[in-house]
Amino acid sequence: MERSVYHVMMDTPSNPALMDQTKPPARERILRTAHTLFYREGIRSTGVDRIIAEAGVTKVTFYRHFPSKNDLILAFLDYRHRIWISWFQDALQRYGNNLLAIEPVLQEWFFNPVFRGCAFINALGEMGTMPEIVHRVNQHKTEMRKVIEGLLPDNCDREDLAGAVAMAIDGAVVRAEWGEPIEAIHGFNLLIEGMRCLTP
Amino acid sequence: MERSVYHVMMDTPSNPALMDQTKPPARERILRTAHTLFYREGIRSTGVDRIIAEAGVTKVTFYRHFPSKNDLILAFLDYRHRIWISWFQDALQRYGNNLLAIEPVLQEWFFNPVFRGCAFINALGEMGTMPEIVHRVNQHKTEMRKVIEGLLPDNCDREDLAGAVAMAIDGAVVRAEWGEPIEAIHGFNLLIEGMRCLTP
DNA sequence: TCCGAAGTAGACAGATCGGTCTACCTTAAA
DNA sequence: TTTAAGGTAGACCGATCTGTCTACTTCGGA
Repeated sequence: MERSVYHVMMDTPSNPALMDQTKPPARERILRTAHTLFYREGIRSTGVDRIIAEAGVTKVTFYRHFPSKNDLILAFLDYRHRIWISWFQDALQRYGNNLLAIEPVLQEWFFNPVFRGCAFINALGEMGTMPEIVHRVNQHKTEMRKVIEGLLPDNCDREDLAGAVAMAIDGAVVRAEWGEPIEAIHGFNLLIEGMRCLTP
Repeated sequence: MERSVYHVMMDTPSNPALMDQTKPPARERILRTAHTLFYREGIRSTGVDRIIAEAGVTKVTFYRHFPSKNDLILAFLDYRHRIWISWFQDALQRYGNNLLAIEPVLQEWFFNPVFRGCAFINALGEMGTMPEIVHRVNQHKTEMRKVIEGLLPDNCDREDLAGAVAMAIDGAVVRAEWGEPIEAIHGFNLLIEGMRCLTP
């Protein structure tokens, strides 16, 4: 996984003085800024003016890349999907790439200072009436389940079990989001323990 | 549970011609309208003007009861909490008041035409930076867990298990919200099955 | 009988929203 | 050398946002 993606996903804001002097192209800056603000403060409560100001571009440049805020929202979800899945797969690898790896991965996520839950679940709550949004959530969760399938032994119904495990993760994520990350991980372990006693 | 609460929680819109002629007081009308719109379309995307118009009150009346939109949002969450918990307890009773009752209760919820996920999880995604909101979510989920505790046998760690079951419910709720209610219930059953094999 | 609470109708204000527009500059490839 | 893509700065638009205001009405209880 390239450094930039890992940075966006997990790092705390770095010292500007130490930052790479060559700033990325406008589109990338807009997307990164939108990602930070949309994820942290919500989509509807973040105006395009603020993104434009913080990305250091002009309105013309912004609207050249994203004809409407709606386009930016969808691009943000696609961007988030890419960096989250990359991070998730990498983190699972680092912890052994099996069912038991999920716990430390969640730990790493929940206790990251920028954690604010699952961007897709949040977007669903905020604009769950927009079909393009719902579709993106579906895609994201489908791919997440596929990654989880890869952690399961092949002598069981992996698709079913992966779906259940993914639901346990989502339950844990929202619980961590309202301020109970420890309890969330504990509850997740209980649910997984149950899963494991169903797995032959 | 009084009829009005059950109506708000579960019924499809009734025929206006058959409705009770004596309309409820202004505050109640505002609260019901806000509940419908906030839940269905999101909090930030619903302007007070629309609530005022659909509740059939004037701005003065509105702002006399709720000095700011923020006050209305918090009142909405308290209102939602009351009607949801009432419905949840009642529904569990109707299906036997044990762990196995949760499945048909979720079924009833997910397939209701007005279902749009958990209002608290949605609010958290939308305005999870506001401490009063986070606090309400915490309160709501704590009470939900307490109700679930009542379904568990007393020869186990009910608090822990109830927390895990509640997380499985939340995972199922968000999955149902993005359009997979059947898979959500199936996954929930798998998770609960695991729980039950941990329960002595 | 008087008074205050709760209601009506609707104009208005200031801020912010998403989005458009003109005018000019830089750079790299055809 | 020309040209097109991508960039800058900032004025401007109409719509919508939350919230305030004046002026009048209705009604139940002290």
